[in-house]
Amino acid sequence: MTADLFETVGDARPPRETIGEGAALLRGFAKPFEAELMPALREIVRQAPFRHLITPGGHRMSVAMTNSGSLGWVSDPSGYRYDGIDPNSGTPWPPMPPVLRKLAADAAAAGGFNGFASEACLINRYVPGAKLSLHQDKDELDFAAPIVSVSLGLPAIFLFGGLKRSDPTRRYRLEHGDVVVWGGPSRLAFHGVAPLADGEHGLLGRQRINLTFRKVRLGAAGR
DNA sequence: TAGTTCCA
DNA sequence: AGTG
Repeated sequence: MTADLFETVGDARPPRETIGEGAALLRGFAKPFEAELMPALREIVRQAPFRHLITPGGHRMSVAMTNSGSLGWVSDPSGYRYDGIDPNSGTPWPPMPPVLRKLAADAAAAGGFNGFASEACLINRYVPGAKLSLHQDKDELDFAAPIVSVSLGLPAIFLFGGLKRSDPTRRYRLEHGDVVVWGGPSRLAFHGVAPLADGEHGLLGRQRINLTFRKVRLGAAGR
C-alpha cells in the first residue's frame, strides 16, 4: 500500500559521503545543472575538439581530452603543463561558461572549501575500455585549492588512494551527476579510473565525460 | 608512472 | 574478476 511506496521512494544512498580527510563524494550534486551543462559542453567541444594526448613516456592516453578556462592541462613528450593556448589551434581555450564556474564553486563549498574560483576545467572523454592509471594532480602551483571532479554519462569505478602510490586504494562507483571534491590533507591523493565498462547512457550514449576543475596559479589572481 | 604487461 |  502507501507504506510500501514510501519505503521505495527514500534515498538508498547518502547524498554526501566522506571518502577521506578533506575528501567528499557528493552524489547527484550536478543533476540540477544538467540542462545548462550539456549545451555549454557542446559549444566548448566545438571550439576545442577532444584529442588524445601523448604522455612524457611516449604513450597515447586512452582518455581523450580538451579544456575550458584561462588555462588548460596538456601533456606531450616534453612533459605535463598548464597552457593558456590550445596547442592544436594556437588560440586560447574556450572561456569557462558561468554554469561551469557556478557548479565548481558550489560543489567545492559543499565539500568544505569556500571561495573556490577555478581557472582550468579539464574535460575528459572515456569510451568503453578507456582508463586513467593512478596519479597525482600536482602540476598546479596552488595546493590550497581543492580539486572538483564531475561525472557525466556512463558510470565508472573511481580509485582513491593515499599520498603514496603504494597506499591502499578504495573503489567508488561514480554515476551521472556525482561530484568528488578533494583538498586539504587529501589534495595530493593518488587517484585513477578503472577501464570503463560498456553500456548506454540516456543522455550521452556510450561514453563518460569527466570535468576536473583546478585552481592553478598562486594567490588572488583568478579569484 | 595521467603508460603497458605479467603474475600471484 | 578483482587486487596488488
